[in-house]
Amino acid sequence: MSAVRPKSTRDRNQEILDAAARVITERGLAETRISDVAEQAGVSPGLILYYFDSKDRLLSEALTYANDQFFLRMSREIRRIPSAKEQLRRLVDLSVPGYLPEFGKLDEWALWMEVWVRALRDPQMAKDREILDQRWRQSIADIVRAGQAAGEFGPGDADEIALLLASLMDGLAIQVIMNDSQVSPERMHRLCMAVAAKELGFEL
Amino acid sequence: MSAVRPKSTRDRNQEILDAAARVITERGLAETRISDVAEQAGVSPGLILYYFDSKDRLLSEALTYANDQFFLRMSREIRRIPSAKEQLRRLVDLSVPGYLPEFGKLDEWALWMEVWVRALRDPQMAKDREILDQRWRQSIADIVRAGQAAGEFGPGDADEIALLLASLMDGLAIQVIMNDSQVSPERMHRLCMAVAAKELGFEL
DNA sequence: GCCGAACTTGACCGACCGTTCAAACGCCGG
DNA sequence: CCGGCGTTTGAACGGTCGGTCAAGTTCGGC
Repeated sequence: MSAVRPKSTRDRNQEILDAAARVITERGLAETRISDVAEQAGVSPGLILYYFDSKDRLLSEALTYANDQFFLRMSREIRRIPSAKEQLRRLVDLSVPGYLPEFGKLDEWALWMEVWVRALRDPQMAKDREILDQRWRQSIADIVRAGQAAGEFGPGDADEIALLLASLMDGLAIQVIMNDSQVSPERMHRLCMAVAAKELGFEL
Repeated sequence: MSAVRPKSTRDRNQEILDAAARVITERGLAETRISDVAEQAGVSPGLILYYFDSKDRLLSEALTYANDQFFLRMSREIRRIPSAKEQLRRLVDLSVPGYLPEFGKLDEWALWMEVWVRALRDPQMAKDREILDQRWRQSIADIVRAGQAAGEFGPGDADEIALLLASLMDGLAIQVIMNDSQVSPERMHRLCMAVAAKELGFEL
């Protein structure tokens, strides 16, 4: 049967991508070596190049893979919440680095920043980034529209408000993961919710 | 006299920092070689290490130097504008990448993103970044306060509004320099001014 | 069991690049 | 003109990786 090889191959692929994402998160893209990824994955360096054509390809795929995973996890969780207002709150909860104690602080945003820098010069990465980002804004816009349809939110251009909230979270998250002394996770959370409440006309 | 050596030394220092900033802007931090900087500055590679202890130090200094220059240039220009509202508009004009045709698109923001990534792991860079960022927010807050004092703007916590506007611009600028098809310079500009108008209660 | 293909290893190569250094240059005071 | 010091050069060194490869291992199908 041909089911075995593809399955184990895909497993190895994901294992390596996971390992790569973990190493990048910890050491940063610039300081990530193939041997680091191999060690993290518990395999030999040679195997990495057996599954990925080059280091660059591996790292690019790892970045989009990790961000994709994050989006899917959040997406799944939010879909279960009935109230749009609570969906939005949860989205902010999960987006503010270090706000929920059970999650690491760097993790997602640090990778996201590496994506930005790489996307400046790598056309494939640029394309992937745009898709990921538009999907992200889209899901915020969907929440807004759902809330408006349910009467939880006031009127307003959903796409414009989504862009506003997404960009605001990007900008604030940067300060927070940098440990800026004036921008705590709590302050970021408060400001995001305040802007959302003002734009969407709901009470906190 | 001792005036000659310090002067020429400082010139060389700045020349090299300028050259480094230009190379980083063009090729990205990761792809910047000492020999590239030397070539850009029109000197030999050895001289770079004569003026800077190491490549890392050089690049860190170049990043803060360039951002510092940008801030001072903008600061000087804005101080000459009498109306707070016009100051704000000009600040947005100059911050939106590619909005004014006479300025390059990547320049400042691309360097700024490199600062972010590096600051994640380099404590000195982290310290410098926080200072630069706070000074930036501070100058926005000053405009807000001036406008409030002059009756151009409505009431509101100036520091909170400054953080909001600064973060929003960060987040939007990222999309714009990435050439996101849905976030044009014009849209960024419009959204920034709309939020400012809404928060500060003025007409566009 | 045995064959072959897929998978895995780790030693090795070669290029690249940060850094060092000995030598040359040029300018200024004397 | 000369001596010396600050500056500049560019060749050379050495370490670090990305990528290759030949040999070994595993495993499913016959």
